[in-house]
Amino acid sequence: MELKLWNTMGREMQIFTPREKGKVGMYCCGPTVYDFAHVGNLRTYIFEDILRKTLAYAGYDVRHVMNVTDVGHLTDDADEGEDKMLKGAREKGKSVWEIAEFYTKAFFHDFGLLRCVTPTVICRATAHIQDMIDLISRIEKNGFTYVAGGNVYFDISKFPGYGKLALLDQQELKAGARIAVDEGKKNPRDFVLWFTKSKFEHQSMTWDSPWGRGYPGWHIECSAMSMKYLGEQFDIHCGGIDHPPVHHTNEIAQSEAATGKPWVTYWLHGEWLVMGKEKMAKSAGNFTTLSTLVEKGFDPLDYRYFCLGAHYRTQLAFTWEGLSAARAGRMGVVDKIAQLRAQSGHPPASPTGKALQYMADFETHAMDDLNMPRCLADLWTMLRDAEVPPADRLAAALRMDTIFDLGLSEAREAEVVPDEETRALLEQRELARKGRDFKKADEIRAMLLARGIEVQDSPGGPKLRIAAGQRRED
RNA sequence: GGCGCCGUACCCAAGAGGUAAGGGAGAGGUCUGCAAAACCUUUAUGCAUCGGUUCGAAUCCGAUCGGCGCCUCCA
Repeated sequence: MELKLWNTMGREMQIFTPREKGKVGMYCCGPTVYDFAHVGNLRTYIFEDILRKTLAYAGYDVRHVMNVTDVGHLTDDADEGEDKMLKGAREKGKSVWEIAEFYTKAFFHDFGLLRCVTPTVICRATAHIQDMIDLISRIEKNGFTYVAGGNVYFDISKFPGYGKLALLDQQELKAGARIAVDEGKKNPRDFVLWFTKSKFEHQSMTWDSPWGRGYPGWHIECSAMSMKYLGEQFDIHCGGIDHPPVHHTNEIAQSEAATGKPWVTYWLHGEWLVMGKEKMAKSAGNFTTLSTLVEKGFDPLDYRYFCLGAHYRTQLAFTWEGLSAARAGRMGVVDKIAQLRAQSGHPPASPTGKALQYMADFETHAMDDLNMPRCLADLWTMLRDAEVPPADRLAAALRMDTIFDLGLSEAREAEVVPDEETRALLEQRELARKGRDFKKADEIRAMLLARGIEVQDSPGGPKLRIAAGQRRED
């Protein structure tokens, strides 16, 4: 199976070839745990999860590493901003460590609700300070650094090809930059590897280092940890679309300056979820969390399905209407699967006949840079194709779901076990129906609905299901 | 100012030279005591606008209009 991926490095579609046959090393930039993740953040993790599952589908053994940034980053790069962790801690009246632990838990809770597979390795920045110090030492030894004002800087002029990922060489910095240039920097794009001088509030997280007590710059953790767990060269590095210009550009410079070798082969970046006219961002105050969606009656998987509806490299507009459409779509798939399951008895282990053609289409589209919208279309077309035996449709759908991961293997006709009262009401209603007292029957149906139970009459008797969330949300 | 991206039906959204996927919503129908569910049918001679290249363009080129992102922490 040939997997094509769009590589940000070089801006072209490439056939994926791992460094080591059958194995993939993949590093994904994780969350900074100073606040809840919003659904925009989560979109990127869903994209990475789809990537991981597609790689597994293609037969690769995937080693997936993700960092958790639990050491402060500035709120901006002007060296005047506040430390995000500190800010979060102060506002919540807790220690930075408590804040980090709390939001890390919250993050992985959401992660799981979205059926994102836990990374092979989850690494916390604060647990790898020594690795960062060692890496900075190597960079220093290779002559890529200078010290100014107590901080260790990376000198980009020493690194040929700096900014290749983001095509920075084709850009001009606007004259009279909008941020005050750090006087210590030789070049505006130089960046700090190790801080000992903090211009802002008291820094409660500091460590000893060869350059003095301080804390690491905000790019070094990804270089240090990814190489620790995946080796000095590995296959895939991904993250949000905001990363190429600064974060990933600097990671590349540091890493390759340290090892003298090309670092990562494929760079993949997920586009923004946009809210209204702007990207969703904590600073813009327009962010929505997964919990908010759940409170409004959505299943986390409705959001997963919603994300699957658009390609990961295009901006996706978040609207409640769109999310409702996704819910209806997902429910449709789930119902269809339950129906097929009821019709097919024991499904064969793998699809046969015409279902194979659908599988082939699905694979072509999945391997074409993770074209999930197209894959979803393949799923739907197959599900509705009466020429394909139910057992084959079911088997194929479940196979496809190893990538979608909408929990289809668990989808069944929701069997409601009626309690005594419900049972009594149902009996009364059937009696009324037999006596053709439909007015009373409809009244009882309304009573049951009020109890959250929907009654559907069928030739085989009344069927019960849990009433779907009917709330109108906006 | 520089760089990058986008504009497809009521909504979301694929397609990237060969004649518009899919979902949602709406409409009609079958079934039903009625509903619901299910199933069937239906909804863009056209893909921002105007030119150009081509046998052929939503897809390539140019211009125009509109929108977004990055150049500053950010998924």
